Amino acid sequence: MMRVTTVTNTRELAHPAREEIRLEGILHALSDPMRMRVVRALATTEDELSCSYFVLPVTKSTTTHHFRVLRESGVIQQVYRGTAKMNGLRRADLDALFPGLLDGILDAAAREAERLGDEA
Amino acid sequence: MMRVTTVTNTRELAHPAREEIRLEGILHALSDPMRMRVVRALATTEDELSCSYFVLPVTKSTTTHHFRVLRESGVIQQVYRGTAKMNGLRRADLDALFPGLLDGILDAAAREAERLGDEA
DNA sequence: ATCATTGTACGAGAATCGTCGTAGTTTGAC
DNA sequence: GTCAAACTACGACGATTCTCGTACAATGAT
Repeated sequence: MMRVTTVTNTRELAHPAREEIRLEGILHALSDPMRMRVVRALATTEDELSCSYFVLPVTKSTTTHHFRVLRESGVIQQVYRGTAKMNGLRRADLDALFPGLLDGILDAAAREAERLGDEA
Repeated sequence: MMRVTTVTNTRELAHPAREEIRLEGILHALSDPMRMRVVRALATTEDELSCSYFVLPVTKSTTTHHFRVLRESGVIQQVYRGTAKMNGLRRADLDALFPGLLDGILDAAAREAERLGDEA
């Protein structure tokens, strides 16, 4: 049993500030196929998507891990909404820091998906 | 002692064909600071640069390792010239596969270097 | 209060990675 | 042939990564 001390939401999630985001971290985060899949899906919409929206061929705890890597590298932002955890790309921050980078990588990912057999 | 059987150069190096280059591999290769340093230097010139041109804060065997990762991911091409091994970016292949990707990443790296203390 | 849903924390295991040192090969110059 | 220069191969080490399973926590509905 946990005592609620304030009105504000518990379960806050640590995000790097914009200036703390590192290119290395972004590239590393996106060099994993599962995480690239997540980011590509997030890029297709303005809405935030819950973790459970994604059906990855790994267990739930592994999925949690990948979302954390994405959040801690600054690629996505996460917020709790009820029991769900919503995810959104940090487009504004990424575009401000590295104009064109995200789109360049997403375009590259789309080309590669097309070039290889993408049955998505 | 090794017997030379043909006139052509021994010491051939295995490179992935253009179609074998994977985005994941590129992103992973560039997510390491040493390798990013090398690629940024290679991008500043049309010439090929020898491995010994680069003075990285790691040993020579580690340097060899990084160059191999770059070659096997398709980011650079390598060829022996005398005792030296020359390195060049695979610009044509990368631009054909993923237009704008390399420049986008290089630009991002330049911005980050400027943003943080770059005394290069 | 109970319960189902959603996601986490905490190991743990196998694999990969970055690094090193030592010993070796290849080449070109002497 | 000898030697120095440039780079490699191999084994090793610790650190990180990706994965899992089990147990737990927070929320909202009943």
